[in-house]
Amino acid sequence: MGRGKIVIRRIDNSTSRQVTFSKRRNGLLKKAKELAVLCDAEVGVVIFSSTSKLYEYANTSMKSVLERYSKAKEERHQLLSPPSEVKFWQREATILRQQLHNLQEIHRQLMGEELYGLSVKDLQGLENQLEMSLRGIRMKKEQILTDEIRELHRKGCLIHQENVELYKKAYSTTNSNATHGNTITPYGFAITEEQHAPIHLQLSQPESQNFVTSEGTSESR
Amino acid sequence: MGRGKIVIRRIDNSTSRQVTFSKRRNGLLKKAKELAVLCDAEVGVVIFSSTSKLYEYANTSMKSVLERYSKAKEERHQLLSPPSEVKFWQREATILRQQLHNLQEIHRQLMGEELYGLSVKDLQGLENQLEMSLRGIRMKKEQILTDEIRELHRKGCLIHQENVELYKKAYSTTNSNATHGNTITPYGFAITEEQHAPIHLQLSQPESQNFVTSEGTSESR
DNA sequence: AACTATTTATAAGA
DNA sequence: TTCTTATAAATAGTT
Repeated sequence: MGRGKIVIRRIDNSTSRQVTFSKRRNGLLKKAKELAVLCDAEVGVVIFSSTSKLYEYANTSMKSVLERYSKAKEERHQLLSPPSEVKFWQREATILRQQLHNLQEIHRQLMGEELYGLSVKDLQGLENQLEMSLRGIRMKKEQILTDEIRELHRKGCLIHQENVELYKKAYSTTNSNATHGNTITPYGFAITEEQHAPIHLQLSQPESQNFVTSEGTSESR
Repeated sequence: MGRGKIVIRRIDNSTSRQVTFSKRRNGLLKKAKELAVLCDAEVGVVIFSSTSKLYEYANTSMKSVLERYSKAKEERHQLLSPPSEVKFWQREATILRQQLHNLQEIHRQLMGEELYGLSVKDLQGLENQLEMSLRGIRMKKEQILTDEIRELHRKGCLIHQENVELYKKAYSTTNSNATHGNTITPYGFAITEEQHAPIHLQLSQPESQNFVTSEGTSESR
């Protein structure tokens, strides 16, 4: 329900992930409220953002919801005796440790370490993955660079035009305003006169959207 | 969002209230899932229908969500249960969660995702790292392949020599053992005599696991 | 933080 | 309950 269809998969871009989180969090909470009111239900929603910030909603009170939940589950949340609570956290830590361990192993392999015991097929898979990553990273890098170049050219162009304007003014009023600055204006003019076309091309071309063609500027990496 | 607009107010008709409950409950749970996946959040939803039936969703586990909630709220648990052992394990879990989170971020960048906000220098670093990894992985892969090929050659050589020995024996006793097998032995001999090297290669090569190289030993791509 | 083109959810009807 | 469909609502991408 937006400008385009999306697949439900973690959003890579952290900014747009945050924006979407904010929008959809509000949407979810609104829906929860509506459900509670329309259908006379007791609803509780707890959301932790990826940055561990807590958001919640309960039409009655969260305490009431959780107690009712515990009761319904015949679990003693609060009755949880300290020893078993320790066990819960120990299990939690074990799970997390395991996840960390797994990821570390994958990471080491991606870093080209710990390759012992891998089959040729595994290695081929790793190689393909790394090549894909490399392509993405290089594209990103080049995009940043071309954007930067384009921006610089744009600014250069503006400054150049300003120079031309300033020169015109200064030149047309040289006699009356013969105060100073004469040394600067002719200099700027001299350059623009000599290399006007080349400079113009160099300045204006990069304004074409992306991936400057290999002609004219040839600034490919 | 339906055939007509409605006001958010308790639905009087119990049948349509139940129908709406069913529809909207599913909608809410779906939205909760999407939020969790899209935005990498931990989400828990608890719903009691007006008939006290329980419905729930948690992308991790409800227990995890509720424990985290309690902790975030710094409620009863810490205040009512002094055992420092619990606190120890909670801290342990927090630290592990943090480590996991950090590693995940690095991992995503290595996979070419989440590149937003990185500088050209960062990207260059990533690129170098990936290239180093690739070199290591390719070396490893080629080492495995060459080892395999060498081993196969060795075996092929042994078998060939065995063949030669067998032929000699069979040939020297042809008259006494003139039972059968005569057609086989001369044939094998003829080939090994004529094309010793080529056959040697052809026999041993196909046994190599994957990716047969185009030549005997110069497999470097 | 707004805007709007689209997608998605769902109210009503069958 | 489930399906269909017209319409309201949510929201993805953009400014």
